[in-house]
Amino acid sequence: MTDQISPDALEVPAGEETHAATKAAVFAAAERLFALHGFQNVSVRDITAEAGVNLASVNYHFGSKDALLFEIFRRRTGELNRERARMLHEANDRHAGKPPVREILEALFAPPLRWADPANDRRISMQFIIRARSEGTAQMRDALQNDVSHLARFAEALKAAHPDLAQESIYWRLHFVLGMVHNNRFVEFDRLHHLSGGLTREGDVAGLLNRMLDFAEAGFLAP
Amino acid sequence: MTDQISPDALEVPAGEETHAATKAAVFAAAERLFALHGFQNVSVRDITAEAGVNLASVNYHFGSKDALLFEIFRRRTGELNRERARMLHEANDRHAGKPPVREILEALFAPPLRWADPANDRRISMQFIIRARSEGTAQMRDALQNDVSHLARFAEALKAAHPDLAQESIYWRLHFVLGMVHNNRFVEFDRLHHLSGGLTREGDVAGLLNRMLDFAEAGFLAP
DNA sequence: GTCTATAGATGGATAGAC
DNA sequence: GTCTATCCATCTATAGAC
Repeated sequence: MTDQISPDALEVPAGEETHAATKAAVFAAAERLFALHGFQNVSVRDITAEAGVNLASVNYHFGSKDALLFEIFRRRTGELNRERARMLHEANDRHAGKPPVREILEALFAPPLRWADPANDRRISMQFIIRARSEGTAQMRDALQNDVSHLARFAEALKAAHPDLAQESIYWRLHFVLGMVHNNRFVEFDRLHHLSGGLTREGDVAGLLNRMLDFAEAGFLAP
Repeated sequence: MTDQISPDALEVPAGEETHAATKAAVFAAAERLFALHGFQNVSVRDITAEAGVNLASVNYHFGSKDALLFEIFRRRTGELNRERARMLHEANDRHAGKPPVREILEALFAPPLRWADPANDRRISMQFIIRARSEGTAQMRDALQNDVSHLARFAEALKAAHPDLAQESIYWRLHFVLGMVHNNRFVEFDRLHHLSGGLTREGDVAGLLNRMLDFAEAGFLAP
């Protein structure tokens, strides 16, 4: 922004905007390739080639391949958890601090499902997050392990909504519904589509949300 | 078995038994390391070192690292699917070909849960299978994609047990319960244990089976 | 800041002796 | 069949020119 536009500008366009553009291009290319092909199957060369930047960019802008991975991971999980927290907060407001099970689950399900919509740019980010859960580095696993404060709020809300259920049952059932969410990967959708002979349509995320809520709500309200 | 025991036998013990022993040692070491650390994070050198055999063994006995991986994958998934099929068959026998939802789900859940028991040697095999679903090679993904005949039998049984539910709902709910199963990874158990403050005990697989059945049965019987 | 060239490490696979 | 030595490809990371 403070750069003077000189006659040389076209030949040496290395200002802040270019800086940010290069970094963003690396970030986007890495997220996309990691989400599609797995973390270990994508090299720094693949990323820089896809981004159209030179090989050294990853190390210059992010320090290392693993640091780049972790930065993508942290940004996307942060965004997703904020969306979930906001929806849970709104549900609290609507129900005087004690929302029903279905609305709590909706706050947990809706953000990742919206992201997974084929029409949504975030689709690739959602696949990245899911992949990070199983293929992530030790650093990511530690972050997931220690960052349970966000889930703790959901557990507390569920306890309040279903006070006659033993606390350990709350946690196990939360584990079950998270399994439902994490199973929404491309390959699993494809397999289901194949198994059902084409009956299941991946594109209908609003319908899928309702299906998941019907199933999970009934499961949570079981004795 | 047909080998003559000669005076040289002790110096040249390269008979069928040694052959099989080396191959089995490689198989076991590979399965264990892959299950614990991921497919791409384990080298042929790691495997042969763990097995106490020489570096060339993997290629001699299995052809390549990927072929070894696939052989483990095929054997274990075959064993698991046969256990499930047998339990489904027994449930059919008990109920004149039309078992209730809960017993169908039990045939789906019980084998992987028994395998996952900390007291069971197969615990590591179960983690291997779960990992293969997300980290597997293209060959494994194709095999998973095309081998749905086993799941198709479960889908048919569920349709018969719940005829008033739309077929597409059967498939989606089958997808949901499979998500529950596949979420039973070491890291997820650890995270849950951390989140619940130690309330959830991983070792109690019989209890977990009942919890999963309570939840999934209610979900399946929802309108 | 960008880019080329390359260091340095590690991986899978194999030839050839035994 | 087993084992050592080695080839060759590939990767991350970095030094140094511009």
